[in-house]
Amino acid sequence: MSFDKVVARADFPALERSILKFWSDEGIFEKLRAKNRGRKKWSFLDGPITANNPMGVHHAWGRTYKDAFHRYFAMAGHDCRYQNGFDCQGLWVEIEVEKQLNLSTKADIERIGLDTFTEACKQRVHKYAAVQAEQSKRLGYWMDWDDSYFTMSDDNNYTIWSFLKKCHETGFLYKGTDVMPWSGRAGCAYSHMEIAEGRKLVAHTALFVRFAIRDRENEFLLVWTTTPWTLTSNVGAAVNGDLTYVKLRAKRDNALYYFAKDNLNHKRLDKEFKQGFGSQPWPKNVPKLKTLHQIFNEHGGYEIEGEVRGSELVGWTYDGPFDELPAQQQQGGFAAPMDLIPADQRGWASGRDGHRVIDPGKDSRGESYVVAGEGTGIVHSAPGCGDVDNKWGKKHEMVAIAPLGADGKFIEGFGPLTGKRATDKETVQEIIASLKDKGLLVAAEEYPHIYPHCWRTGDELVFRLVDEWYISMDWRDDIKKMAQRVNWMPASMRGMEREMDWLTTMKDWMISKKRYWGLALPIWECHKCGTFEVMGGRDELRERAVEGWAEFENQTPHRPYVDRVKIKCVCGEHISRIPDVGNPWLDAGIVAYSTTRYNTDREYWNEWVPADLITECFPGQFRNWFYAILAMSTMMELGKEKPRPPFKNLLGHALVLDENRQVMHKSDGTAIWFEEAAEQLGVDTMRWMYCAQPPTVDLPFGLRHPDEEITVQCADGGTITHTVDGDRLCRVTSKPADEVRRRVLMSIWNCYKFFCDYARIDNFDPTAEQVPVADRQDIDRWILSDLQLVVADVRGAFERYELAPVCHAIEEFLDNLSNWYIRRNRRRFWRGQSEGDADKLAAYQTLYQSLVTLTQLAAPVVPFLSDTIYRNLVANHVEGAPESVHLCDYPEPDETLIDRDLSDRMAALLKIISMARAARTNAKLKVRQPLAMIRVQPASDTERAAVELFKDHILEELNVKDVVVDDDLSSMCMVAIEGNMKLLGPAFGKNAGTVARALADVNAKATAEQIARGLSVEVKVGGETHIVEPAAIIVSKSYGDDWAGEEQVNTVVLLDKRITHELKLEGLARDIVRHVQTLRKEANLDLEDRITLSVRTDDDDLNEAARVCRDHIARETLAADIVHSSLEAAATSSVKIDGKTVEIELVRCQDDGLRTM
RNA sequence: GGGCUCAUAGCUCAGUUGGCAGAGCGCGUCGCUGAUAACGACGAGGUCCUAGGUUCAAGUCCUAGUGGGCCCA
Repeated sequence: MSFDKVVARADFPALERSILKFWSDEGIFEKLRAKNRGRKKWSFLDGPITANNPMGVHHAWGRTYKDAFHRYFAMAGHDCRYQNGFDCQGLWVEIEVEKQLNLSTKADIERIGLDTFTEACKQRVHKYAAVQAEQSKRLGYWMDWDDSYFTMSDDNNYTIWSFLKKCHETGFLYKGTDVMPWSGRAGCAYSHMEIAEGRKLVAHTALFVRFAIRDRENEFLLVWTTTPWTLTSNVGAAVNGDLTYVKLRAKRDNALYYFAKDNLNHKRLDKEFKQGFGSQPWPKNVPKLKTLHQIFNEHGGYEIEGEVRGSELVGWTYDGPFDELPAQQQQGGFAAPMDLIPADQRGWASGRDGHRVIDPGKDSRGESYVVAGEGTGIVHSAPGCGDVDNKWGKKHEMVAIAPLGADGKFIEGFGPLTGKRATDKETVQEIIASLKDKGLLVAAEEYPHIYPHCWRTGDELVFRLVDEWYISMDWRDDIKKMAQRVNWMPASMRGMEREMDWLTTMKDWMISKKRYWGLALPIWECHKCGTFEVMGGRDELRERAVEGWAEFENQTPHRPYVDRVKIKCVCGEHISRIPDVGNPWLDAGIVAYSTTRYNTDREYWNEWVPADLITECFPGQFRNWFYAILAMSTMMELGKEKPRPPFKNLLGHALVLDENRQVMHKSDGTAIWFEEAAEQLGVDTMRWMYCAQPPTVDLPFGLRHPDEEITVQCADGGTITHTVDGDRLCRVTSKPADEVRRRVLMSIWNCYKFFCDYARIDNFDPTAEQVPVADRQDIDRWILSDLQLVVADVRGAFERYELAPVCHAIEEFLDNLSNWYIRRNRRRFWRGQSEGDADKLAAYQTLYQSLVTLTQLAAPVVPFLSDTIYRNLVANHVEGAPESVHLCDYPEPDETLIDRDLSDRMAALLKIISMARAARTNAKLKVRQPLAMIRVQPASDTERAAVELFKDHILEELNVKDVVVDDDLSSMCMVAIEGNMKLLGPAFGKNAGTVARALADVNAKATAEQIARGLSVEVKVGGETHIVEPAAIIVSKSYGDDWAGEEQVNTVVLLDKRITHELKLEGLARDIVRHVQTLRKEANLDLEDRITLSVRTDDDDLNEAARVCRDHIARETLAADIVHSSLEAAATSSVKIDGKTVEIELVRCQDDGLRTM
């Protein structure tokens, strides 16, 4: 049985699909798991993928990493868990389900019922988990797909309950009232983690407004705001006591204005106007901002009447801009419900009665809150509408007036504004009109800035007074200690420093969200006595339940089911769960405990935690998953003698971008779906791209062409037109993928094809007795030695979790194998079977071993290509061999085969060959032209040995008749010298330059000889004599007309340029051979076909060459006969050699083709 | 506004204790080809962001500035 024939052009996607079928039919993955069961463990912890949409190619980078490491550690004999995770709960699912069910508000959701909504969310998660699993399988991602974890599972949720219980017991869980960024569309507040996701450049109508100072006739504070709706809730005005303020008299109405002196002529956003905001330009249609000088000048002119310190303004009172609103009259402030106002504030003066100037001082870093610059140096302060304002308000006893409801609209108490959306243009216009009526508007402008928006709905965020639940971060130092025990990779990402940054600056963790689909926060709160309790798990809740347990018992711990359970408060009340759901990063952060049976099988947890590795895309995760898993694990371990980190190594990687390094967007059709790339580029190609990419650098993947729909033809006759999710497949192009396929996959394929083509002809038997390595040629022993070195390198790189070096080591070996070993040894495979020599068998065995090992080495990265090759080379021919490459043991280096001297000599040979080729090119002597001689002056014993050992390779490769080693070619040289600044510098200091210039004037040849004898050189500069060490002088050489020279340091290669008549004829013969070979190929002849050849020309030299070198031509072209008359053959070609025309014809002989040497 | 970080060929990036500015890709010319759409040689392409400073010598160290990225306000 011989090897299967290998096609020239592999259809990689088709090949991958057939390997998938093989794996599935034969249960290869299950066999692998069985093989490793009970062996040393390699533990991986999966960061859950959001099960909300199909996978794109940007997900495939991380998943390729995960699979490649699993496959490596499995081949290296480790037992793995293979558990994939799906992230299931959170606003992103709600938003998609709302779209699906055509719901637009929270009221809509409540109308259809929370149970219906929750079930729809679960269904969506299951649907996309299945889609992603299918896509992942196509990627070759070997996971235990029946054992994926879901963050919505009971296990996961109840483990978070136990975590929250622990937070409560340690006193870190609390309810706080704060002003939070809020989305009216989503109806919930955002944590600081989420705000960063949704920042957008927009232009807002900003207003300069004046506040009338009480008890001073026609005098005003000038304030500025980008959020006009907050003026309704103004309570105070903040100044910086250390700033200088001007008193400006406007001529138009004789009014006196106070504002910071620096602001009069400050050019606001001048830099942004010229250069834009980062990568974004200044918005079109937004005019340049005016200075206050301009504004007052355009309004009739002004005079400066004096200056005053900010501290003098403090304590002044003024009339607010909306004092007519009922909300401004309410003692203690205004909010709905009034519960939001803490009891100790209920006696404070109303907004209207409390308007006054304060100095809020400095923040925790010692920076003043109020500075001159963008505004007026007087900050309008509304403690119910801003988080900083709220902080000042509490300190200065200024009440909070909270104007907005959950929908982002004005609540009752705001007169004509009630019911209107705060951020609508019309509402802003109405506020402006009101201010104009009251004579308070000084100027309005369009002001561009980067402002937070809802990261899912795109809704502009407002700030709203709410109560939310928090975990205090007073224990952040414990988390830091945990983070420091983890190995953050790659080191240049400085992951630990970035995590430390976040842990240092992050505020308390807001864990509640006023939504529906998510972790039910296990907090039961008593509205009568104000206490709250945390349930640590399902059992505890059952014991405490006094109502509703029966309704809940068979349900998952989600809304609305769990909301029905009441417990008894210490005060006797029957109390309910708070309606909030949890932050989704709680769901992902607990998985080091929830997925490893922490609460049910502690022994199992002990065995698998800490995980050896986690790996995710870097951007964002420092404040998300990395943070959550470290924080939650730290809490779970709090108080233990030896706190256990959740994982040992963390590997991050950058982003997948399009080929022009732009972010791909789903919305404009440029995001590449996984299937599109897989079926057009091939999964192995993609995997190699991901693995070879430096993890710190964004990967420019390719381009999707949304206008070009395509259909993929499958080998079984079927077609693929849509993704698993039903999207139409479109054309994807990728230059990086094309390069990888060409340079790596095709190169492997062609080595494999070369081997199979000849092995089939010769019926090579891989199980035949091995030719002892000692008896093989040096070049065989060299490639085998190189193979052991690459095995060691690749293993080391995998163990260090560095995939790029894995790929690069394999690529380098492949280059050596393909472009040197095979290239140099082709003739050993060509020659006739009848000779049946051990040397030929040695070549086969050497190449076979190289290919098989290479295939095993690359298997974790390109599992499909590897298995295809392995199965043809090994599984189908070697009895007892594993049926899949993935069931093999990973190769280990055989020390006895490593010969470093040989490697050094081969490197030296390659260097000399390369130098000689350069000399040929420079002398315009093409390789087909034989030359008489090459002289080599070796720079070392290694180079000398290389020339002697590989003499035949030099003769053949360079097409020369003889090679001579010559220790001293200096007699053939013309010599020039120059100083080596690296050594002259330290030796001569300031004079180094002068000495170097003086060297130009000395006798070069004499000096060079002196140096060769190891003697120093004397240089006279302006009457002073300097002694120059020989090493500090660089000698360079050139050669005469008969020789083409090339040199590197002490290595010299000289080619004899003199071409005799015989050499010339030989060169012409080789030209003829080459043209015949081309013609053979064009005529689609088989390698073994013999031909009758006709060569006709008028040129004497060519005729002579054809006659003299007749045997050579016949042997090389498998010509049985050479004639000089026309054959009337189909295969004919008219070519020019040396400018002379030659007619070539050939026909295939009918007799069976015995190959000749 | 603050912190960190980066700036080198058309693109992506190396550049070690300071010592002759590099690689890959792309481009051009030539060569090689009986596995290879492969490969080899050569070439064009540089204000090493700017300005000062230290030094015999700065892409490299120091200072200031400009611009980008990330994080935090």
